[in-house]
Amino acid sequence: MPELPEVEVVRRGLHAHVVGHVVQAVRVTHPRSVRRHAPGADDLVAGLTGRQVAEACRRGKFLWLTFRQRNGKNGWQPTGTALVVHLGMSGQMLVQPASAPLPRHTHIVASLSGDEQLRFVDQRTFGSWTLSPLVSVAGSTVPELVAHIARDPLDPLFDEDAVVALLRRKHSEIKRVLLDQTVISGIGNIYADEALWRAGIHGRRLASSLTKPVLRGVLDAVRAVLADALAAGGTSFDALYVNVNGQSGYFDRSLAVYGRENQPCPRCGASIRREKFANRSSAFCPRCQPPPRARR
DNA sequence: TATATCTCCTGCGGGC
DNA sequence: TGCCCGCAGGAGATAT
Repeated sequence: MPELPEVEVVRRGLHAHVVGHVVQAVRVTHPRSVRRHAPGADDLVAGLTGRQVAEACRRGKFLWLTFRQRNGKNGWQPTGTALVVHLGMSGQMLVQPASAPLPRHTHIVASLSGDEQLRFVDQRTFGSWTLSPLVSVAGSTVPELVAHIARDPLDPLFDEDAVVALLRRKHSEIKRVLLDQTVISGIGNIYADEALWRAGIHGRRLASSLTKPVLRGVLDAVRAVLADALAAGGTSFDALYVNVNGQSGYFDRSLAVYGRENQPCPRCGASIRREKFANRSSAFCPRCQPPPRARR
C-alpha cells in the first residue's frame, strides 16, 4: 500500500521522467478517478493541456505537480495551480511509451512531449487526480487541498517538539493518532505497526498517557522505519505498488510484524499477534509491546 | 470541538 | 466448478 516511502519513490520518478515535459492531451476514462475535482473531468483536462511540468512535490502521502504556461514569446510562467495526486490503496503513476499496451485499470492518460505517456492506473479506485490552487501555509507553498495535512517526519521543517506536545494532548490510542494525517503525515497501517514495534509500544496505549521521552522514541522509530523503507524502494506485497517504471520495492522482506501473524518476533521470539483495530488489522508482539490494562 | 465509525471499491482466497 | 463472503485500507463524511 502506498505510504510515505512509496509515494516518495514515485515523486522521484516523476521528477526524473516528467518534469520539463509539456502535456499534449489528457484522457479520463473513469470518472471516479477525478471525483474530487468538483468542476469535472473536462475542466481538469483543460487545466492540464498545454502546460509544462515544473516540479514534482510531496507532503505525506499527497503528491503534486506544478506547471508553467506559455507567456507570449518570452517563455513560460508559473500557473499557480497544482495537479494533486493521491494514490489511495492501489494507485500507480506509470511513465510509458505511447506505443506500450495500456495496463488494466488505466483510468487517466496524459500524453507528454517526447511520445511518452503518464498513466494513472488504479485497481480499487481509491486514488484521484485533482486540480488545486497553490497557497502559502506556515512558510510553505502547497495546494489548497493539502493545506490541512501536517508536515511529515522527513520534512526538514518537521517540528518534533510541537508534535510531541500535540500527542500529549490527544486522548486517543497512539496508533489511531499516528494514522491521523492532520497530526503527523505519511504513516499508514503498515509503518504504524512497524514503528510501534520498534518503539516497544502497543498501539492501544493512549497517546496522552505516554511520557515525552517515550513519544520521542516513537517518533524516532517512525523516522527510522520510513527511512529504511525508502532505502529499499518501498514495500510491495503484490503488484499494487510499483514505481513509475513499474518496478516493486523490497522492504516487505524487512517487516518485523506486519503480515507476520503467528511467526516469531525477530526480537524476542514470541508469536506475533494480529487483532482488529479501527476497521483494519493491527500486528504486534505481545511480549515486546504489552497491551494496556483494560480501562473502565 | 474532539473523537469514533462508516463508506467507497475491486481482486483474491477460503469455504461450501 | 461456481458462488458467496470476508478481507485489505486511505481519507472524507457522518455520527456521537
